[in-house]
Amino acid sequence: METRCENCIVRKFNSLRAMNKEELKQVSDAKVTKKFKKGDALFEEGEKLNGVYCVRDGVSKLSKLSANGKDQIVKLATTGEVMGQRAVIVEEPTNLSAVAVNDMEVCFVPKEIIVDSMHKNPDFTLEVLRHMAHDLKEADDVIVNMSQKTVKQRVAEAFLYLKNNYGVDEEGFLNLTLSREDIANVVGTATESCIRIISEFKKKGFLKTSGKRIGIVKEKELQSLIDGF
Amino acid sequence: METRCENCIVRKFNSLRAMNKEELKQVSDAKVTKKFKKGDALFEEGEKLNGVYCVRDGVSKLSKLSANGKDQIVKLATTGEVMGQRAVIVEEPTNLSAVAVNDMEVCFVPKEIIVDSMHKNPDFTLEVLRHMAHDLKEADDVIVNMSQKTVKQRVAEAFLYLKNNYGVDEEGFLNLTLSREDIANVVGTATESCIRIISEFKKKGFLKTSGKRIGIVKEKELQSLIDGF
DNA sequence: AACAAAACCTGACATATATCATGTTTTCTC
DNA sequence: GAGAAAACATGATATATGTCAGGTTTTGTT
Repeated sequence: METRCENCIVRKFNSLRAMNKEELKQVSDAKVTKKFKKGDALFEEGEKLNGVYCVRDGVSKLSKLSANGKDQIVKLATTGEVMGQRAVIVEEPTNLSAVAVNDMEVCFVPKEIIVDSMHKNPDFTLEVLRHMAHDLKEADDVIVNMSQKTVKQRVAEAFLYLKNNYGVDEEGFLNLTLSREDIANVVGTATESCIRIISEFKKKGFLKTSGKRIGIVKEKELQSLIDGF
Repeated sequence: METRCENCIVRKFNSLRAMNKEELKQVSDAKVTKKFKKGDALFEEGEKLNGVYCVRDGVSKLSKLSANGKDQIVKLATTGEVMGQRAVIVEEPTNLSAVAVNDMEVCFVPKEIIVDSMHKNPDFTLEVLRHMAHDLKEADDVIVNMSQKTVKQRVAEAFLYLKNNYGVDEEGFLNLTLSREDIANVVGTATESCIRIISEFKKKGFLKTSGKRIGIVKEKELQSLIDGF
């Protein structure tokens, strides 16, 4: 396992790539690598974060509890992504919970180092800003989808998202397997509705399943359904 | 009319407050003040922005067109807020349209100056970052509301939002008057549904109306409706 | 291998919300 | 101030989706 941040490939994909050697050394010296099992919580909504979490391996769901007791998954964070940045920047408790979707390896970086770099290195700050700007755009898109698309369309979209971002295995099943409940929480619907729609897609030959695993069979048909026939 | 940014109060509320004297002078020299009438578009989705828009007076709706031809209003930008920052940072066409909700006065600041400051002044960059982090949190909240709350709850929420952010006049009507269609587009519902809910609230004595103008009569009742009775 | 727990699935039903159609009121324009 | 256009309003109806309730299958644990 590579323990020096300077040599970590993961870094290439996130804002840490804008750090200079000295800063990276600091991060490397202060960081703590942690492992989480599938289902473990990295942090909970309302918690004060003392640093950020850089994903080395695995996927985490970032969710927010609603008044009626349902989780809404707002984002999936993957290898290379940094979690908790927002809360550290605004110095507020985090508004999201992070739970491991599969086994994870994560580097925890104390906030002092991040904050320090943000004050001194505009390139780094700007890089963080770019990432946040990207997230904000995605959030805007989600808002529009939520209000304007049907549940069926959003479920279809979720599968294409999973395919495009995590790929498929040799048998054609999605690499990232989410429970039906998680999919429902991404899409913002009831678990039963989600299951029903998956069944329908299966019946129509758009999808295939094998246990929890799901594979996309007719991508075009799914896409045209999303676009509104 | 105050034309020097250094003396502009509006600036106190946005990221420009982190600029130093020199930078402000640059902005002041380069900015162009523009006026827009109610209904005018400041910019359209997909347009390349050559700068940012700082709102001196009036309110603008930021919206995104969905596949089915409906506008979803993602945010209302008020005095002091800066629009178009996101697009300038990521150097992409803007994902949102901006239309004046009432008569507006806006300062256009060429992007070069903004970008330049972001490279040189970490305080400014950090301040922009803080604002974006705030917007992102709000967007997350909207996502959760969209998927977990009923239309009725969201309409009620919209009115409280308008009251808290824009206040009421002497007669108790909301200072910011939106059309029923705009409210529907904020909330993400059909105009007819929105109208029906307003009628219902009026019948129950929660709201009062006078033409387009709307006043909140029973705030507590609206709040408890939002919270789920 | 046996059992429990969790995840998945399906039916029946209720209901919130969209859609269409039509009429009224308000606002705008000349 | 008259006429046109836009905004507002309401009824009737269809339907997507949530909820409750009862199953089966899969997964995990000892």
